[in-house]
Amino acid sequence: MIRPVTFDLDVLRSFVAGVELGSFGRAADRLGRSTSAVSAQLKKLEEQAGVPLLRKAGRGLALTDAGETMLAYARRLLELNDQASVAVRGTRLQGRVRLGLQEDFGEILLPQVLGQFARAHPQVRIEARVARNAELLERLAAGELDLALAWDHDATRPHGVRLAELPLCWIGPAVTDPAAPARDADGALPLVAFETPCLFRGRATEALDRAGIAWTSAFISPSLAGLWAAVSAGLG
DNA sequence: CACTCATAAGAAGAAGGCCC
DNA sequence: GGGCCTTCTTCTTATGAGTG
Repeated sequence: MIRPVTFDLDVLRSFVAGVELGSFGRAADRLGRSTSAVSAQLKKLEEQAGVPLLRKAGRGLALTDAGETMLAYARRLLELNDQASVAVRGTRLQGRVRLGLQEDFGEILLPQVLGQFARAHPQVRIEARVARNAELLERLAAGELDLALAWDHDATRPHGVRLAELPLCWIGPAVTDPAAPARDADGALPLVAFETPCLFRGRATEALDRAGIAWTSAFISPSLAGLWAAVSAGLG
């Protein structure tokens, strides 16, 4: 009779996290362990499985066929474990969530929605970080954030959930004739924009170039407040 | 050179056995 | 039951190897 192996759920969590994050180093960061600890866990998992689950792929590791199979079972085991945990201990949320927000959302959501959430779930400690879009996505990929509310056009991003699709629009100072926006002395449209890298700035300049409209950077700011002030002052 | 993972040596803590 | 010792497991830091 073959004696079944009992897999360690902590090891499976490291395994799944490493595959999902695309790096076992990042998985170690997220799980609060060293990379060597995760490496040892993977070694133990392969010993238990009796077959290689990972193979070298460039700098990183990739799943073998057995690894793919193990990943599917690991996800099911962890999901079942988490369901059991909630069923036994109740649904009261607790723990720490590292949340990233842009200034746009931070101004509105931090005092209102996050305040409501904090009152409803006092056991949850929210560490909110307000930063530029690119920085949020970088920190999310690096495992420094658990969750981020950000602009993105990459529909293939793992674990990304599209919350809304919003049309872009131009914002400028009130003009008497909207068809004849203000131009500078050279006839170029003065732009007020975030400093690079900025998703919207690229889209805006591409649209202007396509339309054959000359433009110039009139005001560059790292902050949203700076942009609003510049537009209100009629700088662009 | 930076990044990623592997390995070695040692530390810390839990578990079990033994003795009083 | 409590104290002591040993063993085992898992972790850490430091370092090395391989890769782009």
